[in-house]
Amino acid sequence: MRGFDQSLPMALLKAREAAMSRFRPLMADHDLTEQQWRVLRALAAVDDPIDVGELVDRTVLLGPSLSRILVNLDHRGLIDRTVAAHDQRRTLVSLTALGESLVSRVAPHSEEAYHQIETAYGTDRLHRLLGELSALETALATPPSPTRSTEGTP
Amino acid sequence: MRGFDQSLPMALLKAREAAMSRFRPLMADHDLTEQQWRVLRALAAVDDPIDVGELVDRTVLLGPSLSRILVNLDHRGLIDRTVAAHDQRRTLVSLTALGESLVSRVAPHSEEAYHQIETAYGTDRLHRLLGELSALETALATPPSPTRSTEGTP
DNA sequence: TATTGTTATACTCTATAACTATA
DNA sequence: TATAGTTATAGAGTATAACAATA
Repeated sequence: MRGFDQSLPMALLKAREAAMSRFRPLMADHDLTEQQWRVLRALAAVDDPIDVGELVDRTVLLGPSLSRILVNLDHRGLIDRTVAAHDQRRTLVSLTALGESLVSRVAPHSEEAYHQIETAYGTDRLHRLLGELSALETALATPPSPTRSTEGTP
Repeated sequence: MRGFDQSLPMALLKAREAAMSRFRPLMADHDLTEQQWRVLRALAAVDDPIDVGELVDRTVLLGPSLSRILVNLDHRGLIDRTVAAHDQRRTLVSLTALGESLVSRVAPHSEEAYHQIETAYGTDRLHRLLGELSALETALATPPSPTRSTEGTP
């Protein structure tokens, strides 16, 4: 087996850990977990309310995890949840004014941390890396070619 | 704030999630969590027993998490733990024959998944990406330059 | 009958602190 | 007094299944 250091998941984990160490203190200042912040940022990035299923995709969280996080953020007055008019099974989620205000307060510090990363690693280089990560995701999104041994198994 | 899609932590998370989806089934087949497998792989990658502190660094796990994982793997007969002769505070960890055998059984499937990733994304390209991730980690390992506003705070 | 979202349940990991033993 | 590791504790997320409401 290839070396542990050459493991792609491990390399991605370590890189992410290094990056998150710059952002985690900002979230802690506002009593937000990493996942809660992901939800708030995803909501801040869209203009219109989006449903829970779309949030699942954008935040890379499981449905049950997201459900509980939404309850939490709702209780804190940071988000609104309304039933969609055109399909009453769907829940539309959006930031409240309070939620937007919170994101706005964290944003400049987040931007500063990002700037530090660009300075340390290189702005263009970081941009290229993001492109490669996106390409990797696309390449892996295509399901693996089934091995003959399991093909046709019921 | 920059777009959610251009967030480095998010891009690393999604890429990792895409990669892990190829490996996770292999671990599930042997009732191993992702973290337990990280420990076994880290141990398989070294020739001599290593202490817990070194394992913490190599696996990117917290001490208490690792401690409990080691208890679990010990009970399953996959690892040995012995007190270091030169410093009795240290615990040296190594794979048992059973542990090595388990890693050996998983390895070929892991290698196959890796090969699929290389095929989908490109072998050289993947190699370059690993280099960039390592460089990013190094760049971020240097602590951020302190901002003037917090400098000198007791 | 299928889909959307929530709830139930069991398990694991995270994170911080406190503790034990050794240096 | 400092260090290595474990144990304690609280909290959150993961993962699967089951469920209610709607389509």
